[in-house]
Amino acid sequence: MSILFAGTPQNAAVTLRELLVAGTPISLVLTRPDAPVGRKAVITPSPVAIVANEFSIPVIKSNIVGDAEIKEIRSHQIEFAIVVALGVLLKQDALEAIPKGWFNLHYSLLPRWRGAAPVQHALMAGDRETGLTIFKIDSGLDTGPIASSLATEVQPEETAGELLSRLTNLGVSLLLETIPRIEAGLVALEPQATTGATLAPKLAKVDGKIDLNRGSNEVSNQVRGVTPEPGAWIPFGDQPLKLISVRESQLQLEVGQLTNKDGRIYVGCKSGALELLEVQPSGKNRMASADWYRGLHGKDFKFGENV
RNA sequence: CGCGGGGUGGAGCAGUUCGGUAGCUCGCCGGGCUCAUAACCCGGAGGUCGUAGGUUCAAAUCCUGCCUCCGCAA
Repeated sequence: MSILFAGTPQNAAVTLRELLVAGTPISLVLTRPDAPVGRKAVITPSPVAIVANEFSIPVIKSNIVGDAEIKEIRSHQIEFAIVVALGVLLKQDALEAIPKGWFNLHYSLLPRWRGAAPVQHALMAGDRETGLTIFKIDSGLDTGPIASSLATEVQPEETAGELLSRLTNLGVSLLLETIPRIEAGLVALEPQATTGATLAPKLAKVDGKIDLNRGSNEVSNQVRGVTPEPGAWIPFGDQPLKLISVRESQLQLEVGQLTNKDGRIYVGCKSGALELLEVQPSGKNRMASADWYRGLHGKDFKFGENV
């Protein structure tokens, strides 16, 4: 058996490592090219490329899977491919280049949340349950027939980062259980349900801008959904104030009103309030919100004014 | 050389414009008050002001280099 692993970011790298440690016969890795990282734009290999390198597995770095890449994949006698957050679209001829096909581990219960950011969208929508789906990739966007899936309950204060990390671990188990069945030709591919499909497009910075003119439950869902990427923030003066962690509260305040109550910092929503636990002002490290509030010297501040 | 902000007792900040004894709100330690408290009162410890030079009678403050943290943009 010879498997191609395709993926790019950190959670894909974790998955790759766990699969390799478990003895999965991965003989080729496909990932996106080295890209600039951070303020200094240092050209850095993707996390997946780094793990592949550690295990001395050959790597194809490309943003497209075209003729050259297909030729190289063919030369490795690949039986099937496992895809985890690759960030590259596969065309028909690429899909056909591998005998048993490409299988994608997707971080939602398809057909709900098709697209690049399923974990974030599930939290923002307030889903109580989400999960994982392994499906055979077809020409659509996350529309292929399902090989296996696993549901999990969303924890009350879980952020997208925490949930993704949890799903990554669950995903490794699901892959370890599903891969042998794919190899043996024992997977029963079930078409996705024809109803309940939703899209989960990639999030941008503006999606992290918090609108306090909504209920505290919705605001809290949004914050958790965009944490840590792209990050929740509120305009504060002419700079963003990042919200690192928050908690929903039933305290009633005017919308945008900032208050210190018994050492806890609250900001009013349309109904209820948001307790700020950790914030990060522009140009500063993250800090406990009480520390940040202290630095305001008791000024009576209200978000939404003064912007 | 993409744009910008910061580094001042343990925390968050002020003071820098215009050089002249290190300040505020907290925390910590001790004492007091109280049935009691994260409340209140009194006292105390703790800082070579990121770093290296320069200017000056005198530098947190002005000049130069460097280190370092961060926001925006990619």
